[in-house]
Amino acid sequence: MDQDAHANDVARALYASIRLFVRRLRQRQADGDLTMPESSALSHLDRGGPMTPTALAKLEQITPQSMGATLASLEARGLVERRPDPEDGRRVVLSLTDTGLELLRNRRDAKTGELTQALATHFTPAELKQLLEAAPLIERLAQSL
Amino acid sequence: MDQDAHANDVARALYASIRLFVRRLRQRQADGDLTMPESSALSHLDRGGPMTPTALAKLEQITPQSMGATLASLEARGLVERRPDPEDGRRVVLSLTDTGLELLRNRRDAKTGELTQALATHFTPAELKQLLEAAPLIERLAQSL
DNA sequence: TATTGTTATACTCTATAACTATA
DNA sequence: TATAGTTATAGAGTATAACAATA
Repeated sequence: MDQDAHANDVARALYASIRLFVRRLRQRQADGDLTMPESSALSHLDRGGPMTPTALAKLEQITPQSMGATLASLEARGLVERRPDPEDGRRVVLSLTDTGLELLRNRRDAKTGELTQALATHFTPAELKQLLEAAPLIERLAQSL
Repeated sequence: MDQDAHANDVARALYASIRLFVRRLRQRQADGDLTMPESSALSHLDRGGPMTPTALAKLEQITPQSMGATLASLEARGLVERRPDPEDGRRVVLSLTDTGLELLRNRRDAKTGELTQALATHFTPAELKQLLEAAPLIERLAQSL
C-alpha cells in the first residue's frame, strides 16, 4: 500500500535526522555544561516546584534509578538540594538551590542554550512553527511504539 | 525578543519529544532484532551497494570506529560479509549476504519495522507529511549546532 | 504488604587515542 | 607521510535486580 510505503520513508527520514540530532547535541557538550537530562530536571523543578525523585522520574518518563544518577550529579554541583519529607520518612524532597535557580535563569534569559541559540539564529518563524508542531507528533509516535 | 522566547519553547518541546522517542525505540528492542544502527547500515548497503566501512561511517556521520562495532555485530550474525579490495590492500569491502538481504526485504515488505508499523497505523497522511517535512529541519538543526 | 529510595550491575551507542598494514 | 582499518578504553544515558527503611 501507498500509505505503508510512505510510512517507511517517513520512518527512515525521521530516524536518521533524530539520530544525528542526538549525537550532535551530546558532542557539543562542554565541560561544566548541564547535560540535557540535567537541564530538563532542573526545568521541571523550577516549573513544578520541589518534588520527590520519583515524581521527577515520572515527569521525565524514566525510572527512578535513572533519575537518581542525574540528581546525584546535580547535587554534587550544588544545584539541587534534598531534604527529608517531615510527613513521610521514606520520602526525599528535591528543590533548586539559589545557585541552581540562578544558572537556570541565566541560561534562559541569556538564551545561551545551544539549541535555543541555533533555532533563533538559523530558522524562520515558519520553520519554528513546523518544528513546534512536529514535537507532539514525535511524542505520540514514541508513545505508540 | 519574541523569536528567542519562541525558540526556547521549541527547543524544549522538541528535545523532550525526541528524548522520549529514542528511549522508547530502544526499549522496544526484542532479542535478535536489528538495532537501529544495524538496520540503518544494512539499508545503506542495500541502497548504495558494497562499500568500505569508512564510506558507511561517512554516510551515517559517525566515526569509522563506531561503525566498526555495528559491523562486527552484523558480521557475527552473517548479515554482511567483508572481503579485501583487490586494488588496495588497505581496504575492506562490505556487502550484504543473502541472509542480510532477505532479512532486509522481509522487514521492508512485511512492514514489520516498529516505526513503520506505528506510523502506518496511528497517523493520518497529513501527519505523515508533517513528520516527513520536519525531518530535514531536525537534520539542519543538528548540523547547525 | 506496598512504597520510596538507593546501590550494584550491565547494556547500547558513541567518542578519542593508539596501533598496524598498506599506499 | 597519509590513509584504511582495528583494538582498547571511556563516557553518557539509560535499564533491571536486589535491598533497606518506612508506611
